[in-house]
Amino acid sequence: MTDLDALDVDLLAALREHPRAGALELSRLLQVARGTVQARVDRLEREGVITGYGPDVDLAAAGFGVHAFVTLEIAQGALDAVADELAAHPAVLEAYATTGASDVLCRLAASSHEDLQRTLLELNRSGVVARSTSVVVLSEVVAPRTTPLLRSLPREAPRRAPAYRD
Amino acid sequence: MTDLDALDVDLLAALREHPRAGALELSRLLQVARGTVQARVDRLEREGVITGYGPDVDLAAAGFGVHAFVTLEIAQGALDAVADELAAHPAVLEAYATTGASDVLCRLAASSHEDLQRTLLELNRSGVVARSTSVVVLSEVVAPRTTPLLRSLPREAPRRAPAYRD
DNA sequence: GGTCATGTGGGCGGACTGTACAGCTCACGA
DNA sequence: TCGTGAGCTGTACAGTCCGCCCACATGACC
Repeated sequence: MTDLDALDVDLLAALREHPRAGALELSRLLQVARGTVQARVDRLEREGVITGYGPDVDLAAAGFGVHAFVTLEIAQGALDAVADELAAHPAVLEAYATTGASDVLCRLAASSHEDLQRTLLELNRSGVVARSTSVVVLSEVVAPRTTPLLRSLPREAPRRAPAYRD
Repeated sequence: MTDLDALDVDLLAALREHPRAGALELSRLLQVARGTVQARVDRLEREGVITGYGPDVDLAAAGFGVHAFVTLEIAQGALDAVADELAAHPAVLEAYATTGASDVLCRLAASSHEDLQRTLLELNRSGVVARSTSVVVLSEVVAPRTTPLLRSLPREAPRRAPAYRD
C-alpha cells in the first residue's frame, strides 16, 4: 500500500481528464518538470496503484443496455466452482464475495431483457448456485469515479517539487 | 447505439492490453493501416462507445482497502435529493437506481472499517434514506472486464478491410 | 559534512502523430 | 451495366513528443 501525496492525486486526476496528454503536456498542466511526471507515473504503475488505462467502454452505446446486479447464495465451499462458472460467462462484468445473507454479488450486462433472463437461467441451472436474487439497473445515479475519494484524504505536500504549487 | 464489427472489438481489446500503444503500434498489432486505426478510434469516441481512458486506480493499493455495497430505501420521490447526497460524498464510487425492494444500490470505499462505519452513519443521518443494508466485500471473484461480453456476440467481419484477416 | 533520493532544466536522436493525398475495391443505386 | 461514394491502403512531410542522457540544486537522513 502506497500513500499518495497531493501531486500524485493531481496527476491521476489530470490523466483522467486529459487522456491523450503525454508526459510533456502533463508536466505543463501540473507545473512540474517532465522527468517528475514520468518518474511519478512509473512509480504509480510499479506499485500497482495504476493497473491499466481503459478504454472505458459505454456498454449501453455498444448494444448492452440492460444491466443487473445479482446476489448468489452458494453451496458451502463451492466458491471456487462458482468463480469458474462466473468467469466463464461473458455477461458477468465483475463479481465479489461479500458478507451478509448472500455470498457473491455480481454485475451482469445483457442486450435485452430476454438476454438477461437467459443469462440468469444459465447461472441458476449450473448447480452450484443455491439461490439468487436479481435487481435490474434503472438509471445511473452517480457515475463511476474515484477522484473525489482520493482527494478526500488530507494529503501532504510533495516532499520536494519546488515548481509545484497548488 | 452503434454496432461494432470484429475489428472494433479487437481494437478495444488491443487498446486495453497495450495501453501505451499509439496508432502506429495498434495498426501493426491488428494488421491494418494506421489511418484505419485512427478513423475507428475517432468513430468510437465520437459515438460514445469509448467514454474515457483511465487510469484505472487500484483503490486498495491507494489506501482504501475496504469496499462495500449498500442498498438504500428512500422516501417517495426523493431520488434527486439522494443523488445529490451521494454525489457529495466522496466515498461513494458509483450508485444506481434499481428495481426490487430497495431503490438505490451504491458502492463505497473506505480506508478502514471505522471509516466505513462513519460513512454509513453519515448517509443514514441525512434523512432522505429510510432504510439501508450493507455488505462488505471480502474478495474479488471476477475482476472487472468487458471484453468477453463484447466478444460474445457474433460479429460480422469488417465491411472492408482487405488487410484484416481473422 | 556526506550521502541519498528527488526534482529541475537542458539537449539529443529516433519515433510517432496529425494531416494530406492518390489509388484500390467493394456495395449500392440509377 | 455503370457511376458514385465510402472505406482501406500506402506514402509523404513537418511538427512534436518520448526515452534517454547529463549536470546541478535541494532537503532528509545518518
